Amino acid sequence: MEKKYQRTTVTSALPYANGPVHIGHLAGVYVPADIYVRYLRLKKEDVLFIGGSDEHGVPVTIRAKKEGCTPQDVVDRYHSLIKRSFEEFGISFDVYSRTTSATHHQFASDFFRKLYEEGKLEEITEEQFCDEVTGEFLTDRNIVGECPRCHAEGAYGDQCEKCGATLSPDELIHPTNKNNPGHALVKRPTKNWYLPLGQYQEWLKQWILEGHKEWRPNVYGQCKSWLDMDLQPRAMTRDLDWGIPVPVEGAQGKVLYVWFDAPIGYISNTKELCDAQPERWGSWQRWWQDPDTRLVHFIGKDNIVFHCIIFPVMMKAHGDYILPDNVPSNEFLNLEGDKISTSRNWAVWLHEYLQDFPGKQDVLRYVLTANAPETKDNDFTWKDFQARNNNELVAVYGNFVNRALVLTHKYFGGKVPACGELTDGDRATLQEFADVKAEVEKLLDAFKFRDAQKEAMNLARIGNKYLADTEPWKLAKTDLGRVATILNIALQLVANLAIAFEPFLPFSSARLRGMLNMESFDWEQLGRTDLLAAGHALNKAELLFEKIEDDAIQAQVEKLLATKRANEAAAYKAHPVKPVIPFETFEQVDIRVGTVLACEPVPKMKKLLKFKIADGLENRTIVSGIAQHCRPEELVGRQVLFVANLAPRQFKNGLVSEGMILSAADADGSLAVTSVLRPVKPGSEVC
RNA sequence: CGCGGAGUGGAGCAGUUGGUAGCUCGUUGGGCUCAUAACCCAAAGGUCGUCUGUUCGAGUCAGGCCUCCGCAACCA
Repeated sequence: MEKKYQRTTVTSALPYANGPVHIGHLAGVYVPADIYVRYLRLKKEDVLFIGGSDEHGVPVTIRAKKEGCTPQDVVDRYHSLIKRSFEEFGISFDVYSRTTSATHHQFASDFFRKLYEEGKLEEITEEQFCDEVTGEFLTDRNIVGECPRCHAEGAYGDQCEKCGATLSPDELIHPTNKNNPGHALVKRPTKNWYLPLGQYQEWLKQWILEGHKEWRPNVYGQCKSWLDMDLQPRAMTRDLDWGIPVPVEGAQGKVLYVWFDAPIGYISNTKELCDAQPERWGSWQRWWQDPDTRLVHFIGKDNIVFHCIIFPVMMKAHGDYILPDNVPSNEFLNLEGDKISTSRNWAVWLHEYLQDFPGKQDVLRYVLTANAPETKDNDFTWKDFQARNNNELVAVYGNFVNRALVLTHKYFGGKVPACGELTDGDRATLQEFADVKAEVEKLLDAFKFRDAQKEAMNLARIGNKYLADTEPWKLAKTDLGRVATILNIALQLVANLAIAFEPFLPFSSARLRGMLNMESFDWEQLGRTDLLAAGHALNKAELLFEKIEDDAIQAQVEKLLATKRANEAAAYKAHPVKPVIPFETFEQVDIRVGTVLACEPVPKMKKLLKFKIADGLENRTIVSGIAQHCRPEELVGRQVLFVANLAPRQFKNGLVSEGMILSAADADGSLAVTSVLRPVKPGSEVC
């Protein structure tokens, strides 16, 4: 955007206080956000960096129930853990608060109340499923039952994960409460308040599709796909007991939708900060309502719709707020080839990293930025972590700094030598690193953090090359004056490195500044060649980075392998037995043994196999969704169990299946076809 | 046939408005020895998922297909 703003409000997605923070969160949101705000601060711009815990929503209540404590206990525990690890990791929030704070409850209530009073919300009463025993209303996803299409158990109210069918809860056979299996469900009317997104559709199209073509392709593309269809009203309240009570008469037992209150948390956290230190921060309105303020949301790709569609509509409906100028969203980071998962404990947890690698915050920051999933999902591996530390931070950056300082101590007693006459080579080198500033700025302004960091690293490469080319250790015997000039230039480069890396590697820059005995620095000095005056005394040189040995990496890999084994062991728990049925009901199912005469894949249907089954009568065709679990040729000639009297079912391509082959579903979701222990006549009944 | 993103040398990634493919690491050979066996130079290695089209010319545009990731349920 061309507009010149006076200040910048930067938000980072509020981590959900239902578990610790892991490297995926860091790579996706917090590290890039932190680099950005440190950069702006270094440029002496007015910037506010907001974080906080998101503490409402259903998962917290489920976890509390499981652990036998209150939801408040759960969020208290994780809020403090998360807050502490962020601090130690150097994520430099100006405020890190929480959505259970009194300020936030009041603020979110007022926000909702204003929309309500001005008629910006639609009141809709609907019949919804409700647990007959506990009386709680259930979301689609918390209703499970038998899939009407593939008859798999455990299909969700919105989708069957076995056959992929899109469902509504009404279609499920024997629906029940996912969290209380066996409870019957009834439909009851319930009233909720909806945000009529459709009314803002044209405005959104104008604002995003016309006004923000510069947004990243993943963000712009997803917004476009939403705006190309008709936006439906979206419920902003829920029938739950954990959350902010809906501040309207007749709304007992209802709370604000967690995605309504969470983004408001950005604002209420600002208010909390500004109220506490008004002389430093001014009024909170300055940061959220002044058109001269630039708003930037750092998020992960799963949050795009909330930050680009719903939250902006909320702010537009309210009327007083500014809108985001950009929403840099990252893709996902995988871990050792598998996607990161809190529930499967497949993650590198920040608080554990800080324990296992004390003082190595910058290493993780560097690796996550170097491999940031800016345009597509990327993979984090410990081997790569080690390689980047040893081959880049240690060998290129740390080593150059060490070389320059050690040489200065050796030949000039630790005092910066005076710069003499420059050679063409010197001038070329100086020019090269003078150009780095503009380049890094350009990249950071465009949210290209990975490239920007690489550019900063180039300074160190320039330095190493410069020393190799000029060979001061040889000249020291013959021409100490020339060595003075070379080392002066090398030291100026080191000072530049400290500045250039400050946003990326703040801990290392602070240490480097200590070694250089520099009081302070700011971004404007970057590229200058007179940062250290002749005669200036340096402090003792220490290693900026240390090698990470194989055993440390091996320990982390072992830890993950142990997790994997534990997951596999714990993964399988037999499902609860279904309700008792009378013998007569069982008798109605005609299960028989059949011999597989032929078995072949179905074109274009990757899950299906077409069987020709000898059943002792006229033979039959059965289509079964097990193509991904067995090889067709291995089944031919084998005997299988099948349901003989199931209503025939027609597939979309015209195939008709006359029965169902019985398979056992294993813990990992794979299927094993059932058979008999000794051959029997085709058509034998199973009883 | 729901939607969005992605598929580039051994690995991880760049490739802006279409003009004989770059970076980091790894590999091989050489140089240097100030430096945390680090640093510097050089070389090898890719028909840019696939097919078809537009064009004088496509990794870059259009269309079909294949594969991976994500999508208003809680997770960047």
